[in-house]
Amino acid sequence: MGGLKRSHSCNDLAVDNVGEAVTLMGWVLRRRDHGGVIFIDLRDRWGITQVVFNPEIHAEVHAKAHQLRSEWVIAIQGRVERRPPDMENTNLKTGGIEIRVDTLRILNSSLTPPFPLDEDVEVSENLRLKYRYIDLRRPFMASHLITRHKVSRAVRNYLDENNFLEIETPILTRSTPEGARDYLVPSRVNAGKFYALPQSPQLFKQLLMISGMDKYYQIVRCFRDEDLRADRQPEFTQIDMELSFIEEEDIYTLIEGMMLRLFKEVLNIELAPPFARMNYEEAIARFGTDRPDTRFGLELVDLTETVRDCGFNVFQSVVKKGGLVKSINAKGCADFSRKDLDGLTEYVGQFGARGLAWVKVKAAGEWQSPITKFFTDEEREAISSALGAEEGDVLFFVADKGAIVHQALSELRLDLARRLGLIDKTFFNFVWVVDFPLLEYDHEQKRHTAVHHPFTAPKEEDMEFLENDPGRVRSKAYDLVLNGVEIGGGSIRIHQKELQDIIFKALGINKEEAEDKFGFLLQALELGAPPHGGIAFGLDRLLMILTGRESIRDVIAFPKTQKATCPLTEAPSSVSRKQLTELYLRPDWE
RNA sequence: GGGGUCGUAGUUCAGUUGGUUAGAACGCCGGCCUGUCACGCCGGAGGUCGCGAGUUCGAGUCUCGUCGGCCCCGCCA
Repeated sequence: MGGLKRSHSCNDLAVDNVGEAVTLMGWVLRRRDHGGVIFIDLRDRWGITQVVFNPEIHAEVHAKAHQLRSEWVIAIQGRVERRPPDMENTNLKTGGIEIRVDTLRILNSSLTPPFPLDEDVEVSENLRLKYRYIDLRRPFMASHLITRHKVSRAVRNYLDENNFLEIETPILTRSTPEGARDYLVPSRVNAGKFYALPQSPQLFKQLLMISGMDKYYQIVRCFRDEDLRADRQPEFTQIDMELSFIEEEDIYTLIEGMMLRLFKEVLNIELAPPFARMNYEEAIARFGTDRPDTRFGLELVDLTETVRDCGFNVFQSVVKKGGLVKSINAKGCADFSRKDLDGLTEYVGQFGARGLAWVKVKAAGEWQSPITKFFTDEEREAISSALGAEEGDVLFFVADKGAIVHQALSELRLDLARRLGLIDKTFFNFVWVVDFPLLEYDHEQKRHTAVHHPFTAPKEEDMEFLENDPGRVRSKAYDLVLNGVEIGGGSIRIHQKELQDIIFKALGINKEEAEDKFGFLLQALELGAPPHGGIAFGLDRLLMILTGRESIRDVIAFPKTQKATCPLTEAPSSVSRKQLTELYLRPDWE
């Protein structure tokens, strides 16, 4: 760097520094060459400072500055000067001053960047990922990584103050059944055997409790080989925690404190715990989902009993087959066109709903709808009153199996809220969703599977249903939902082998299989396992909300495309035949 | 596995019913310019219309296939 040493960042200097000799280093963001005086906006991670080259002061330095171009890397030495009156730039923190350059060192030139660094230019995702190091130079992208760091730091500080130990767990571990598809790593020294990358450190953190570590946390990478979405990457980061000698309430208190701290430190927002709580059953009934966005209304209304004997065959037959008829009142939406309504019908169609009945409510409660004729006056009155219908409303109905009704209407509800601008984006709305069912029936596998995971403790008072009505058993599992996004979830675990055996049995996992896959855990449960439980947060999803981004990729330094590739490194890649044979793998696909 | 959408200059996009030499803005290159801050003015270069077939006298435009980005369903907490 030619003997120069950086004295300040590009965001440090202000009128207080006028007269000081300083040395700055950074990238050329923009150059404004007036033929005489040349202005350069110098950028680094912290900000932007204007530097000035004046031919009357240093002719040779000015001549050198002529060749500067976008993204060249330079060091400048000069004096801080107050800008002339009316020439201040109030958009910059350093806008009151500029640097009059005495020395210019060109540390590196640059090709013309493949895309502009301005935030307002939407660049294709592929290019951004291929040149991620340039994408990350854009201040708004850099700010996401900075926020990410602040969140991690706030979590570490908080948990450290609460007597937690940060403990690492293996990345090369064993494949376990249940849950997502594993990423596998072949073992060279054990022919035909494979490690799996962890979907989460679940079993290790339980073992750490059995070790007496008492309070564990880790900010840890997890891997799931499933298809990607805007909020799903094959590798993602969890804030993972486990505690001994605790119950649900201890978790709620701990996490509310953590969120309070985190929002204060990162966004300077004061949250007001305790957070709202809602049990699973109520969340499904009112919002159709286990992650309700309660920032707005448009709640689901159950009309199953109201329409049981109505004249509309579609509704009646669904009810007779044990399905549900539920409805949303879209307040003041009577100006929706036929095209709007057809669009919404198509929208709910992708969630399995075979139709979307609608009613426009006119003056005096009169219905305008293709289905008006199927209902008597009394039935229309009953439905309208259940929904609180008023002139100008549109009523939407879905009739189907419960799961389809709930998914379709919960998605319709969100779509309507976005369309109507009902969502207050400045508001952070936390809800604990509690009392999840322990098991759900999997029609494909023809057995019950764990809603959370197989180590979740059931509620004692529901154990009596396990044999005859397993779907009715509730668990000691909880999710934390923020603005309709599940940001974390956990449970109190089973800490006694007898109970774990019973649950494995209910899951259709026989003794041999349990012993083979989870033998080490079962043994540990017999060697002094304390009562324990924990929770894990999706750091990426949490950051997505904190930074207001639509995609998890924007808060990850080097994310992957929807096909799980990395355009920058071109991973995944082919490997040599030698590597394959060392791993006892044969390229059958050739 | 399925549905949708996009792919044209370095970037973001326009391109009519299939019809002459494929345009704009920004960027880039050159010139001019001493107070700009998305500087300004003048000039210039820059295209495998993702790729491959097909229809046609003629394809950026129509058809089929294929590759890739993004969004969604299934899958996944």
